[in-house]
Amino acid sequence: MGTTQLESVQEPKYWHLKTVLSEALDSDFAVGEILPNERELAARFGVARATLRQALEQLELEGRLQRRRGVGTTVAPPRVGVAVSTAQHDWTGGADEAWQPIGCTTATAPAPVLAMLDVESDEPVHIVRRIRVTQGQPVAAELLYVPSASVPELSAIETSSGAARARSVVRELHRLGLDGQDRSVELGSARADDAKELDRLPGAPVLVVTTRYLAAGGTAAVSVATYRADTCRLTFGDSGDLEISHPGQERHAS
Amino acid sequence: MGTTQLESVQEPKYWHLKTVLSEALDSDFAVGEILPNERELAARFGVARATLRQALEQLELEGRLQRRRGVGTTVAPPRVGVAVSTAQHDWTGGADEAWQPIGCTTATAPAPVLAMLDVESDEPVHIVRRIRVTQGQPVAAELLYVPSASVPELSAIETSSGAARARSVVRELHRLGLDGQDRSVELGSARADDAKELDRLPGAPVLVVTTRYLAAGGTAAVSVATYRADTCRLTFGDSGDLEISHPGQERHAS
DNA sequence: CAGTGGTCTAGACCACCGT
DNA sequence: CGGTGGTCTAGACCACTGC
Repeated sequence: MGTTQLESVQEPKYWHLKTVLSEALDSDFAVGEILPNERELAARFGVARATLRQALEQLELEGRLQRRRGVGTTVAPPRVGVAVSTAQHDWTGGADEAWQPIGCTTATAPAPVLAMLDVESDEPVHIVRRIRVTQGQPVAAELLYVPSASVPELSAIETSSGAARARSVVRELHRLGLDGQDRSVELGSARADDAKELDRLPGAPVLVVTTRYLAAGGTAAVSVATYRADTCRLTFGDSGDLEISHPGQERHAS
Repeated sequence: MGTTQLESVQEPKYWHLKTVLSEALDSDFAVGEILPNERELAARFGVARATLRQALEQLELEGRLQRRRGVGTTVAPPRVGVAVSTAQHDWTGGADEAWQPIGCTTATAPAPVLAMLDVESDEPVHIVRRIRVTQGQPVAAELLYVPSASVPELSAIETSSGAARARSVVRELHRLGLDGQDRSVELGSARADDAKELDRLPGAPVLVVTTRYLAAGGTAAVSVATYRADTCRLTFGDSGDLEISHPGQERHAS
């Protein structure tokens, strides 16, 4: 440790900062508590605000912090587990925790979705907009692509393009039954419209869940749902619905 | 631009930049092609390098770009779909595409894992280190926590702490059979050791898949696997293994 | 209105890669 | 070694929130 600091960091400042802050969060802060503002934190740690922000970004990505412009930075509650694979709630919106139909339009599906649907590339499909609310907070925004062939009895002259029509499509779709589903999860960033529904800024990290619903030997519908990556933990229950609690992670104020 | 830009954007520069670059990627670049370096791109678009980098970060997050220090920025291939739910490959490493045991230690599990295991908090467990390789590329690094009770026949005096012991634990575990699994997916950032295995920098975005393996009425083991979020799309096949191709997304050089 | 986080700049130096 | 992306700085201004 003389001048020759072979102890030299190698570790970026923001990474070290993140570690220090993370430990402070565990020991000195309660959920919901607001942190000092960025300028003060940066000064306190002797770094530029940009560096401090890099550490905060990481912690927000990991679901430890929540930042809101004009308000401040608060300690986030543990991520909520949202069930994705329980099958029955997927297009019947269940009871308290469910999908809320917002609207419905008719247009051609984007190319990646088209590739999964059994329709001609220029054939318009019903596009149902839904959001999912858990514990009072919006956690996901979805676009559900439904070929007309999947909902043959839907009155073609249905003019309402709002929640009413959305509900009609989902109801008709439900009558088809379900043979199975293929699902994939990947990281994405929120489009402007999704961000608005999720109460986040555009570009916020989201988990994109793409589901193909199979019925009668074909693809009945395709759903592209974007979940808030900061607040959600997606759960897939192959057997039972065991909740993963996080004891030993409780945080108390100092 | 006119001095009075009533056309004022409202849209952040980096967001607009990202859109422009994204479209250019679709039309003017082939997979694997290298982009101009950051300083030149920034100059070309008339923005500071930091702003340009913000756009590139987004595109990398979405799996469109790949950046390597000392090398350059290249156009990434479409994300590879990795099956997560096929059950049989999960602790028998299958054939060509599988989990490779790297090592095995014995220690106490971290608190969140402990909460899912049926063991005393101070009871050491086997911790198997494995990596998953798909198409020649490492896609995931895993820590598999196995209580001694799950592998009773493992010779206690097994001294090797390397791949050999790891294989022994997995083999013994496999004899237990499997009643079911609970799984969750969330966003995280790579720890230093995971980052090394995944050939990424620490802090890189990863999809953390936590699996609880159920056998004989209890939790036989817990796996925490971190998948590269930039290159992976996790697939969950509830029925069949239909691959989602991306036609119409093919990119060709100009 | 004052205070917060979000965006942006124009530099500088460092760590790493290939030649 | 030169060139790349990665880190860091010290400012500035903007957009939003709440009082």
